[in-house]
Amino acid sequence: MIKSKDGLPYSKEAAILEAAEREFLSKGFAGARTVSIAKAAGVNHAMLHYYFRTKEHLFERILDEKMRIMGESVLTAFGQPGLPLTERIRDGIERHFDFIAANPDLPRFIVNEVFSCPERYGAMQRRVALIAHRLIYDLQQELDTAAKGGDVVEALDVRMLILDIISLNIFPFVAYPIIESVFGYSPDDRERFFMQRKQENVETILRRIKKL
Amino acid sequence: MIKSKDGLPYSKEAAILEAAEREFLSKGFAGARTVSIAKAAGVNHAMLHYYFRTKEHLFERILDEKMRIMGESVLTAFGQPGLPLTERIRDGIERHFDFIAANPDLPRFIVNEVFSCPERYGAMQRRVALIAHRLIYDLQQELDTAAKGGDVVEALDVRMLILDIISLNIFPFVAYPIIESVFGYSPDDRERFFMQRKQENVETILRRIKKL
DNA sequence: CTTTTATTTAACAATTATGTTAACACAAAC
DNA sequence: GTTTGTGTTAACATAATTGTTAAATAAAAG
Repeated sequence: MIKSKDGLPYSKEAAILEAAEREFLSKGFAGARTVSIAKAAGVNHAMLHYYFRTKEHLFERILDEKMRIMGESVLTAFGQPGLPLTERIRDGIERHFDFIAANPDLPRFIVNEVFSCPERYGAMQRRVALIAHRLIYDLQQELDTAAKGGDVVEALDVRMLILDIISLNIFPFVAYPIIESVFGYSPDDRERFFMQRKQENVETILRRIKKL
Repeated sequence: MIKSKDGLPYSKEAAILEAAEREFLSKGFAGARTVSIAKAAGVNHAMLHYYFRTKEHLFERILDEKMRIMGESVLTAFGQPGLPLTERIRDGIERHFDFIAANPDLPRFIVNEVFSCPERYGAMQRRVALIAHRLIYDLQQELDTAAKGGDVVEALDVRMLILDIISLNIFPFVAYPIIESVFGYSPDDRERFFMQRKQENVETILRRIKKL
């Protein structure tokens, strides 16, 4: 049942999922209201319980999806072999930055919900750890080889490097409402700020790995 | 009325404030329950309304205080003149890092509450912006002078530099529950991780400003 | 066409949270 | 000792929120 009777391209179930995503992303689990979700989706609030039984069910559906996407974003950003190391890293930073720019609310949402209920994260955790370990292993090998060749500084821990990158990429989006006043309020200011930010992050990381 | 009848060093009002801080910091405004706060403070839940009228009042009391502290932490960290520029920055990074290490929940709390209710931030915003502008102006001058002398790279925007620093310092604490699996679960692992992290951030920033 | 299944709605039930009030206790001030 | 102000409690009121159900409607299957 993908189409409803009036021919719209998605069912009410999908409409609820979309509305729930917006509500949960902006207000978190505790702040979200099932009636608001129902209203935004244009359905009676009983529908929500009909399709998903409970608020928790609906929420987990959203959270799981978002954690998966967020994890993948890191893997796909840096999992592009075939480029020279420096280019691979530059490319990874930019891909990851673009992903966050397109999904600026995701990190705050995930961080919060995992923090406020770590057991929700349990299942996902092992899966992510496994995939992450492979990426880390690959990149570490490449870094070590490049270090032997004198192209980059020695003794880099790739886990720390990736954490540098995601910190620099994510935090400005998370903190933007607070730091806005320092960089200007107009939409133009905002765009300029994030363009500049992307370059800043690339520069910072390339300097970090450079052999001096 | 600072002492209660049983001679404890703080009144029930203060006990409520402490309990409220823990509750709000860990669950946010929406997730916090006034009865939980009252129970944790060891008072009847009517007391809470007697002293603070509403949950919102109590919350604002906490949020204002926390925003003030958070803002000050940046200013005091970097507002130490008299040191050579590089040392001043290293010192600032370490001070700021130590502050976050001592208050790891603060950034997530503030970012969330400001995001979910920006109007709460309005009053504070202008005040912070003003103080920030002076710090920024001072540091920018010093950076420009150092650049002319050939000690650091030219054309650094100090706002971006400070944002680099607070991103690197704050994000690892915020994301720790998620990335824990990559760095190990034991308390020892945790401590080792954050010690390493502090050095990583100093290294990254000093390389960022270095004249190559 | 009839039966069955899926979808939708309105009304209601139960629980939980916040906020109020009136009575009570206790100490200090007069 | 009475009054006054502060602190404290239990019980209640109100509103919001989640979840249920039974009946109505539409769609699909036979």
